[in-house]
Amino acid sequence: MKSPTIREIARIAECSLSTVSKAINGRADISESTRRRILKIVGDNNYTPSALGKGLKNQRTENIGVIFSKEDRPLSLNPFYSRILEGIEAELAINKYNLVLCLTVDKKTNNYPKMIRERNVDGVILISVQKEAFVNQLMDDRIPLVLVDPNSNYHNATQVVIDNEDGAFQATQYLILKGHKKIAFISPHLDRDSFRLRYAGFNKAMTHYHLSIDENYVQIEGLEHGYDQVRRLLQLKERPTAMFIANDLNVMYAYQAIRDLHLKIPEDISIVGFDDIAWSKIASPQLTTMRVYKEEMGSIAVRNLLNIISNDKASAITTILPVKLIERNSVKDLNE
Amino acid sequence: MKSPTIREIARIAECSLSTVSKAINGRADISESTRRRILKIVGDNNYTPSALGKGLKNQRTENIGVIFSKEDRPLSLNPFYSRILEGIEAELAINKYNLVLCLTVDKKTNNYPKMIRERNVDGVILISVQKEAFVNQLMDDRIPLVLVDPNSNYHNATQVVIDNEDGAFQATQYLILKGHKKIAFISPHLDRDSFRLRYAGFNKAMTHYHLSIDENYVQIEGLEHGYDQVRRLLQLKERPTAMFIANDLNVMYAYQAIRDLHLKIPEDISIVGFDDIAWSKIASPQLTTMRVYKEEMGSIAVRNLLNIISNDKASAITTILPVKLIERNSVKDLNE
DNA sequence: CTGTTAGCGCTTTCAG
DNA sequence: CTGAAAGCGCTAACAG
Repeated sequence: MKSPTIREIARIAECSLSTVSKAINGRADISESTRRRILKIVGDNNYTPSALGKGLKNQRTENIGVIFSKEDRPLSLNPFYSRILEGIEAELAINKYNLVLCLTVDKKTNNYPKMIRERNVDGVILISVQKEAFVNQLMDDRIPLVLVDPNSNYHNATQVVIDNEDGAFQATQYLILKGHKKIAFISPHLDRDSFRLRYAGFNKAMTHYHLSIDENYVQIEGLEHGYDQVRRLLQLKERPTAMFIANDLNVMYAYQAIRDLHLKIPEDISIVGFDDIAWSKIASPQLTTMRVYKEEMGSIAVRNLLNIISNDKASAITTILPVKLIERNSVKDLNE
Repeated sequence: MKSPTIREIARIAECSLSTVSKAINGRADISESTRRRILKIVGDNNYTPSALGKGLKNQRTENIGVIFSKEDRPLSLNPFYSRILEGIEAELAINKYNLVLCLTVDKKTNNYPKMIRERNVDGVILISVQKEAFVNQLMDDRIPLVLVDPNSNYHNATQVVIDNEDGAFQATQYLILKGHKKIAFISPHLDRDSFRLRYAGFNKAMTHYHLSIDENYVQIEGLEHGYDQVRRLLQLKERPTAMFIANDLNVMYAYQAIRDLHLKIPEDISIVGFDDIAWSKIASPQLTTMRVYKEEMGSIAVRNLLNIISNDKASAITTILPVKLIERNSVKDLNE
């Protein structure tokens, strides 16, 4: 773990510390010949400036914090957020930043995780639902941040969100154009913006095509109850011919419930999901769903954050990512 | 982002920097009254020592690196490794360490990720398959490390592994005791210790019960080919009555292939998996599989690593975690 | 018990 | 173009 310090390099090169520093940092006030000579020595000795020394001097850690909220789901790293995390990591690596991961926000200790309290990050990316007080405090403390898929809209914060409403509209419209009229809407609780907007998109599409919504067809009780939701739905006297399920994770439960009822997809019931997680493509039948560009959400979040960090007065922007319908085999065409 | 430094606290408390430091760090050579007085001021001003200053002085970053290998799978953060990561994160948080995540090991730049080159971590946890040269270099450089579920056995490195062979034995034995004789083995490539050992356990069980292994029943071509593997298997003239699939992710493909062949689980084919990922419980039918204590692997890795860090001469230990058969509904009892 | 001082590894004025 | 010196925030010897 011991590796040379700038002092040893200077000793070997028989020059001062500052000269070595200049060579490393590409400063102009150094002759080309000494730079090359020093860089050679640096390479030979495998020297890299210590993050601690550099950081202390520059007041920059080159670390970015990524904070997930545990309350969100039992599984904080579900397939959806994992992909976002991968996008973040890749983009940070490109920009030579480290990723400091935090899955569990401590209730005590000022509510700030260690990495923030000790100023070990230059900024943070907040994923999904976060306590409002927490976000506000961060903003008060002027900590550069960007929100990804937040629970609700924070004005004057930089955010990366999905075009949930449009996506839901597209999904619902797709079912309608396939001849479906009795369409159910299934979703986790609507306490999050994402799902509220997906519900809004569903409503908008139904209204737009002059279709009425049977209130029994709207099930918004949360992911855990996905199985029961669907079961109940399909045992209704007059059951829907299609379901728009606002979350592919939920669809996994739905598939199971349907199978246990000995019904077939899409013959007996059509389904469109949302998110396009890895499972959706290998499900049987493969799920028609709205693709969300998860890695891209992550990389955009990073680029925006680094921009805020380097450009103090950058204004808060909200990036809305479009989604795309991926047609697979879970929807029956009633027009045929 | 600006927060007080120890200097400002000292000024407010009208004392020296060292006195503040002593108060914070619970040193003995300070009177109880001044300690309380200073701690009060520290609290009021919301002061926490900077990680950079502290780290530079103490030569401790209180950061731990966690390195995944991208080459492993297209998805580096699959459900199995996500859980391990969660276990690591939780244990690090308890011990007041930060987690620095690295998913992409850079081919260039000395092969070391930034966090290691710049000495921004006190040690690293390496998950899954890693290039041997990389691991050896880390060991040469005396960087504290522990390997979790490594590709092959590193003597004199601390490791956390699963009892793969025993688990596979149990799984196979379970099928045998349920009356199955024609049992297939399906697995990703055997280039990893995990799967090699699972294969060994399968063989051992078959041999132990004097069952012969049909070589057509052994399919070890990799995860991506799971679908085709199973399809081929089930179209054999004499098809197996059961399969031991060394990986639940693989089982997902198997389920699909079976369904597409209009066969039923477990009536037509019984399956036992390995890993017990979240999907296994909600699959239809629910999958009988070997449970691996993933979070625990993570927390043990952390505890061992911190031990190595604080106790320089700690010897390399290998922790072998037992697995447990979780009986669900994917196996038919042929004895009935 | 308290404070002064040196120094962790680095960058950056500022003289020379 | 080079180097001496100061200082980023903190802790620990060591005097007092």
